[in-house]
Amino acid sequence: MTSSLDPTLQTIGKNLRRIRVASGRSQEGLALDAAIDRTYVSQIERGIANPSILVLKKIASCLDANVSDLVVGT
Amino acid sequence: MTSSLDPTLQTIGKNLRRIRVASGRSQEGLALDAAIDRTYVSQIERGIANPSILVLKKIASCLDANVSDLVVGT
DNA sequence: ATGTGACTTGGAGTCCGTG
DNA sequence: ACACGGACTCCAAGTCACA
Repeated sequence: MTSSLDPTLQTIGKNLRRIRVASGRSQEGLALDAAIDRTYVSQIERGIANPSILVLKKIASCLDANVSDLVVGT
Repeated sequence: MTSSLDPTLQTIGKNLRRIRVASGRSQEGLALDAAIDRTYVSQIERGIANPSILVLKKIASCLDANVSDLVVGT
């Protein structure tokens, strides 16, 4: 509930983008590996989506990171 | 997808229960504070629910913990 | 005070496109 | 390669009765 513009989601989005770019990967490539939609990765990075832990876990795994790395600062 | 009996969800459930019991609180009391249903807390602790980060964040806040504490071991 | 199955519904997540 | 939107599908979210 109250999904849009939530500071927690914003922070996670920034964390994801930072880690993804640092690994030199595109949203599309990551989405393909994680078996999720490319537009959904975009939504998460922009902080307008409220993903489940399973989705977050899949993304973290494909980035050789863990979920804790994605939620730092929340 | 593949929600039931997922090892990630099981671990999070165990983490939650450990932290909650350590703070001497009941599922009901926690659910009341976090403004979520008592049975939903039960489902998360049993690892059969796949909660969103916003739900996880609310629970962590009420336990004076952060989301990272709930996802350790995943 | 907690586990559990069944239920409804809003939103998570997908798929098509565009600039 | 990414932001953004519309129109979907399907599961997370939230509730209930009962054990």
